[in-house]
Amino acid sequence: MTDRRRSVAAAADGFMRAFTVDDLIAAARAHSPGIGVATVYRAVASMEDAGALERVGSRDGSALYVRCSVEEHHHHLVCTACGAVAHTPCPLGAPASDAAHEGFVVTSHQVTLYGLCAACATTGPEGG
Amino acid sequence: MTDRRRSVAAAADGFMRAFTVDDLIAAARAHSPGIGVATVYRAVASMEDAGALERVGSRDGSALYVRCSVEEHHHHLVCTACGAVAHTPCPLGAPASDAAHEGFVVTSHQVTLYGLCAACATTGPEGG
DNA sequence: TCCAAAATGAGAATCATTATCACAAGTAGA
DNA sequence: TCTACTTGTGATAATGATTCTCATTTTGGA
Ligand SMILES: [Mn+2]
Ligand SMILES: [Mn+2]
Ligand SMILES: [Zn+2]
Ligand SMILES: [Zn+2]
Repeated sequence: MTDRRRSVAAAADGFMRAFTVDDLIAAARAHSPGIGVATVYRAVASMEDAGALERVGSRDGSALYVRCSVEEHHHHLVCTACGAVAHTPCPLGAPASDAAHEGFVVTSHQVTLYGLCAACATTGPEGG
Repeated sequence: MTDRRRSVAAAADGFMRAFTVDDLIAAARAHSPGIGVATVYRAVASMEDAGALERVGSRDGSALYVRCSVEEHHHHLVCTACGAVAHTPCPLGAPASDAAHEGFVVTSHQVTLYGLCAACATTGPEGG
């Protein structure tokens, strides 16, 4: 774990919302001014591999990520208005046992729920 | 509905697997030799809006789509070995009622299961 | 300390997707 | 038929996120 990687991880920790790699670069530069984009992209890739980061879609052609500190397998609720993220348990009881598709071996799956967080649903966008 | 749009739709119908826009362009040119990439991208966008196409991830930086003739809300099983696609009913009973996240109003969600289709699981990749 | 392996960053390259824009085709009304 | 207007098309340029290159540090262990 290098100094740069620590900066990126800390920057990711700072977000309460979904963020882009650009967001991450800007945040990481607060503590590591000279950090390069390639380094951040590399850190993102390794954090994604490690499960510390998960991609939850994209916005204007940029990938959107959320920080996951939870170890167990889980999924996400992403507010499309303010970007707030909640981590939610996996709702799929036994996806591999779907009788209609016998023989299909599920190795991974991705569930993302989009909508409005409580704050945005009540006070409107930018309200949270 | 123009001649070009019809060609793209027909090309999409021809795929039994997930496909990229490039795949679609090549297939559409079989019947509309001069069709341009912009036109295909525009057709893809409108079919996606109409629910006739759904994006199910990406491969090497290119978006992957599947053709959906089913009208009802559903999701997909995508074979990561051969690209085979199965359409599967929505496994989420009442996603909006998750007690742990009261207040979050779910407006859309995306569920994709990746794995191996029966053929690939038994005979190995390229076996299906 | 010494060294091989891994990480870094500036910049170039890639390349999927979009934007432009001039033109073709249809449409509706006069 | 003429005209005005809208829509679709396609060649091409532009965009921009991500990846690659490569010379230069940095790291962590012996
Ligand atoms: Mn999470
Ligand atoms: Mn479908
Ligand atoms: Zn569903
Ligand atoms: Zn398969």
